[in-house]
Amino acid sequence: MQLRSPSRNFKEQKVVSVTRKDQVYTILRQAIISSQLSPGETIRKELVAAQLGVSRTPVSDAINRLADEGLVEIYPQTGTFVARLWLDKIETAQFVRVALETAAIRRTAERATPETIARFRQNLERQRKAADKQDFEQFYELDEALHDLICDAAGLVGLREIASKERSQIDRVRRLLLHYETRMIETLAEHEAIISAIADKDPDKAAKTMEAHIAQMGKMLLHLRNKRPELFGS
Amino acid sequence: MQLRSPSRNFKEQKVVSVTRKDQVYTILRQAIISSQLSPGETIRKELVAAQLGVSRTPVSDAINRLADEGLVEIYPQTGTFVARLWLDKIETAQFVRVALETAAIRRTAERATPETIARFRQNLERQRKAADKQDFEQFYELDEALHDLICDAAGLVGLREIASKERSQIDRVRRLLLHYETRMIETLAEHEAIISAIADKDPDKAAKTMEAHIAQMGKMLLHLRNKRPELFGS
DNA sequence: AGTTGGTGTGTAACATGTTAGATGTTATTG
DNA sequence: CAATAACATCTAACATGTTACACACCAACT
Repeated sequence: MQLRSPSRNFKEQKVVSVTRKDQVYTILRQAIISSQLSPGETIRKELVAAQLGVSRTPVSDAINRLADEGLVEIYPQTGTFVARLWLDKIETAQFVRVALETAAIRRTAERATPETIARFRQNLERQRKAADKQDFEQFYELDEALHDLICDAAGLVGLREIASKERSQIDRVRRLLLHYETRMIETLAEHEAIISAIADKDPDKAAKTMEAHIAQMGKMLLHLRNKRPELFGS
Repeated sequence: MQLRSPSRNFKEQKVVSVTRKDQVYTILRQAIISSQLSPGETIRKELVAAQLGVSRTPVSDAINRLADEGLVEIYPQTGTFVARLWLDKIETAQFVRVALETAAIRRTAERATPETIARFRQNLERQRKAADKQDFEQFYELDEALHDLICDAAGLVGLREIASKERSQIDRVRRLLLHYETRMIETLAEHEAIISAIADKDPDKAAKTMEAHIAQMGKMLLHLRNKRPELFGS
C-alpha cells in the first residue's frame, strides 16, 4: 500500500474546489445576511435539499458551518433556525471587529502604496454615485468591499476571510438597519476621513476614525429592537 | 401541521449538547494541538471512526470543523492531513491574536475588580511554582489559562471562544517550541508585567507589554523551521 | 529519455437509510 | 379540573451505501 503524503506535487495554491456544500453554504449565508431568511425562521434541511436539488448531506455540512459562524442555531433533535439577534453577541462581534479593523488599518496606513490608495478612492467615487442615486444596496456592497480592500492592503494572508467571518453578524444587522435609517452621507464622509488618514500615513488617526465609524451602529440597534423585537433573542 | 418556533420555552442557556461529533472534534483537536498528530500526517477518517467506535459521519463533521479552524487540510477526493505549518498563516494568526488580546487587555485593565486581579495573581503564583519545578507542560497550561482569564475579564460573551479558536495555530506552534526552548523565566516576568499594568489601570502599558510578550515567538519559529523543516509547508 | 495516455486505487463527496431524543398532544388518573 | 403519563410526530444525529475524482503507476510512443 502506497501512502500519499501532502507532498510538493499538490497544487500549492488551494484550487477553489467548489463542492456542493460550499455552494449551499454560500447560498444560505447570502440568504441569511441579506435577510431573505429572517432571524428566528425555521430552516428545514430536507426542504432546502429538495429545493437545491441535492441530498441532505451537503446541506447539513453547510449548516454546521453556519452554526459555527453564529448565523444559525441548531437545537439537537429538534430543529434548525436562523439565528436571532442577541445583543451581547453583537456587542462581542462589534468588539472583535473594531479590534481587527483598527489593527489592520494601522498596518495598511504604514504600507499603503499609491496604487492601493487609488483603489480606495475609486471605491469612494462609486460610493458617492450610489449615495447620489439613493441606491442603498449598492452603497452597502461598496462599503463592505472597502473594508475588504483595507484588510487586503494589510498584506496578511487570510486576514480578509477571518475578518469577514467575524463580521457576518454585524453585516446582517447593518443590512436590516439599512431599511430604517441610512446615514449614507455621514458614512461616506467617515469613509473619506479614514482613507485620507491612510493616505497621510497617519495610523493613529486612521484607527481612531475607524473606531468612531464602527461605533455608530450601537444606537441604531436599540432602535431596531424597539421596532422589531421578534428578531431578537433573550 | 404545527410549525415549531424557536420560542421562549427553549432552554435559553444552550445546554452543552455533547454529541459524538463534538467529542470527536475535541479529541482530534487536542491530539493535533498537543502534537500527538504531527503536521503533515495523514488522517484516515475510516480508521479514526473505527478507533473511536463511531461511523464516518461524526468524524467527517469534526474534521470539517477542524479544517475551518486551519488545523487540518482536506484535499478533495484525495486525502486529509494534519495541517502543516505555514509561516504566512502563522503570521496572520499572530496578528489577529495581538489585535484581539491587546484590545481585550485594554478593556480588562479598565474594568478589572480586585477579585479578578487576585485570580490573575493566583495563576502567576502557580506559574512560578511550575517554573521552579521546570514543569513545562504545567507552565504552558497555566499560560493559556491566564490568557483565557484575561479574555473573560473583558466581560464580553463568547470572546474567549473566538480568541481561543484564532489562537489554535499559535498554541500548536508554542507547544512544539516548548521542547526546544523554554523562556519560562522571561515569560513569567512578562506575565507579571502585564498583570501589574492591569492592576495599575494602565491600559496603554498593559497593551504594549502584551504586544511585546506575544512578539517573542517570531525568532523561535525560524529556529524551529531550520531544525524540523518537514513540519512546514511551502 | 522524456512525454503522453490509459488504468487502477483510494479517498472525500454525496446519497440515502436508520435511530434517538425533544417536544407537542392526548389520554388517564387523582 | 389539574397534574401526569403514554403516545405520536418531527428533526438532527448517526450509520452505511454509492459515486466521482485526484493521483500514482505503467506502458507505449516519439
